[in-house]
Amino acid sequence: MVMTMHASVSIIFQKNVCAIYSFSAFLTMGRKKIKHELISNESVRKVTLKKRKAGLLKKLNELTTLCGVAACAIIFSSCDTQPDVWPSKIEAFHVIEKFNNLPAKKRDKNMMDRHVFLSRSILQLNERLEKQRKKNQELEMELVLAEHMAGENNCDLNNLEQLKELVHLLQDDIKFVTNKIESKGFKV
Amino acid sequence: MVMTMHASVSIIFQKNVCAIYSFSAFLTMGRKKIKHELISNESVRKVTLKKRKAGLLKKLNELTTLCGVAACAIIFSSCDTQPDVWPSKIEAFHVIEKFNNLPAKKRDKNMMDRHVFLSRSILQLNERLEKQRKKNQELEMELVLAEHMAGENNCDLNNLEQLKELVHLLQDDIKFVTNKIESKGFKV
DNA sequence: GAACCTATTATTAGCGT
DNA sequence: TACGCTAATAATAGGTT
Repeated sequence: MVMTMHASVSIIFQKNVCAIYSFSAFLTMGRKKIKHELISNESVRKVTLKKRKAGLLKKLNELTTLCGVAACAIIFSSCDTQPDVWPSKIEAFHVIEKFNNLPAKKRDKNMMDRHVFLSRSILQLNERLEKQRKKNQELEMELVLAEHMAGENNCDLNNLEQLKELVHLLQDDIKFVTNKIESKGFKV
Repeated sequence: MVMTMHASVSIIFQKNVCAIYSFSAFLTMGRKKIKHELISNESVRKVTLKKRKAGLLKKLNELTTLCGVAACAIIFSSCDTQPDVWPSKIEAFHVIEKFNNLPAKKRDKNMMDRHVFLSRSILQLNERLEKQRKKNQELEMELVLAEHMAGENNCDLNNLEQLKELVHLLQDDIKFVTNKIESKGFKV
């Protein structure tokens, strides 16, 4: 099957200007410089997309946290399947909504009025909850990994040998941690 | 590299587990490490935003060219002015349109979530927040496990109670995996 | 503030398995 | 195919002008 690589990335911020980065005809990071043009080899292109997409999302995550801006990324892996949305669909919709409503800002103003109407304690709770939700988003992504490693993901763990290996890994981990505790003079 | 590993993020894309990126509580690039949290100093925050936004857009530009994907960025300079759109408004709207044309079910559900979220009472918010916190605690323990099993963490395991809990988690995991194997009619 | 500087880590291209 | 490795440049935090 031919893998047609259709993906679109939409990164939407809430505010501010962007500095312009000069870019050269060659990208020289990594083992070898590559031309700043479409990678002709399909498999190489796919690998590069995967790596750089991950890098981009990491940067996006850092940016939003460090600078306190709302942002989202929508990545269409293919035409038929659902896009990956970061950090959450709710936030993505929120940002897009803001974008769409920019000329007529009545809706935003309404929301502001609403917030003004709410008491201070509600606002504080809201902020805390938003933070929690954001953190959960990150953790939930991580949980996929955790579940996978813990054997709760049945996609790839049907392989018996993998399961057995996992048991051994876990046993090794127990040994390691137990030793660490006992080295401090405690007992498990 | 300074290893202040606090969590690892696995970015899950459409079809398979993709790049697994380490994600530290500290970002150690540059002259000094900074916490992975909102930059409190406003001017520093602004400078960082500008720099990192530029870096992000450069990465986005490279990604689209190298991998042949459509992408856009929309940056709101302020509430009153029009946003900067990269690379073109047409493409930005195209991506958003695609996103908006997702199956109505999921979109409506998300919007409902947001509506419900916004109209919660104080008590309901509190309740939800408590739940989130509890869940976060569990997830964070899972994170420790994931990190440890990935062999990437050797810094944060000094806390004895954490270690003990980790042992219990590991034992539970062994039980789980063992059961899974035995349920297939094999013996460990 | 913006533009430049630079020590220091982060990202990643190609390869090996 | 996907993941781990690593040489080698890129990104960037804090400082200077």
